[in-house]
Amino acid sequence: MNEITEAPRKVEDVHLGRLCGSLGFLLRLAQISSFDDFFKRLGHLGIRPGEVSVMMLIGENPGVRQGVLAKRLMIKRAHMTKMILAMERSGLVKREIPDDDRRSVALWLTDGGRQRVEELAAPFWGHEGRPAPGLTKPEETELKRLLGKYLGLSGKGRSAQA
Amino acid sequence: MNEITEAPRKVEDVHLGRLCGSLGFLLRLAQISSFDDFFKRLGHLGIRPGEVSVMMLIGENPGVRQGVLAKRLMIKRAHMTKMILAMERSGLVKREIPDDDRRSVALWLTDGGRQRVEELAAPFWGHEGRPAPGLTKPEETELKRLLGKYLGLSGKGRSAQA
DNA sequence: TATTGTTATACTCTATAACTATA
DNA sequence: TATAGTTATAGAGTATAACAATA
Repeated sequence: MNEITEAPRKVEDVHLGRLCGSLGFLLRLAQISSFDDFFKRLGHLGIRPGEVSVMMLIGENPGVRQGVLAKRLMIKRAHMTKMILAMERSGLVKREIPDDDRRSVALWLTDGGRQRVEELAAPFWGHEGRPAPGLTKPEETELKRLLGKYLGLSGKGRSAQA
Repeated sequence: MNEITEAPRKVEDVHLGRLCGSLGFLLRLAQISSFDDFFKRLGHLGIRPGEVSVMMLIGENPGVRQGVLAKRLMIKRAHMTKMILAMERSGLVKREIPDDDRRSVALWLTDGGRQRVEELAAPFWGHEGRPAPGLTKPEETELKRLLGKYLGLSGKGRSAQA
């Protein structure tokens, strides 16, 4: 009755149908795949992608306010508070209430934080520098360009061909 | 001492530095952005991206085994179990122990499940059909093609130019 | 009144391992 | 032994709302 013999037995045989034309679906799988890669290569260092990006952005934008950082990284304010407090406790980040707006919190890397970013930079960019699986170098560059454009980042930062 | 006047006040002024050349960083932001879009447009229907993809893939692959589906969607087996049991309780999915391997579970949509997928298809593909923000149509097609290639999906499914 | 950060709660997803029943 | 699914637990991430201090 149920033609179970038709069912795919291997992952590669699963039909994706129209789903493989869904940008959201592709982005989700690509992101998981990329994070798996990240943890395979850098997991032993005890770092998380989110933490790395927060530290790097504070280093790149000394005195940035917590809320601005949260918006840029699309992290909820409540969650950002916890991350920053944890980093302050670990001596990586310094929080300062600026006089011109005493509701806000300005963020700085401590010496220890700067050192940590230094330590992470080599393995992180070594990981990022490897060719993305399945893509040629020009394809990878184009993929980054398109993602940046999709995100409205064009022209910000330092360019994507790192 | 702290040149706080240099600090960015607006999200657009935050320097991303080398980070905007990181594929993992770009994928993470793009995925969040895409899911925000999804929830803004389809949140009122009470659906989740993960559930939609599971239901659609069972519909596309009747009798698919639970573990195969989990691997294809990069969802952990333990989590897939919970999702499938919840869907069975909601009458959307039927579980069947196949005779040729009584350890495994084969999955089928119920009539209710098929109906649900039908109902979701219109708003879902209507959402996906809209132009991706910031990209021209050819750019969007190319972005999907590159993501599919990165994921090793080329040739699977029905093609990406939906 | 509105905004910034904080706190608290709940829920989703993930990571892990132990367990069962089958192979 | 190894595998498929289940169960349980802990943790990270997210969503939400309420709150205090400040604008």
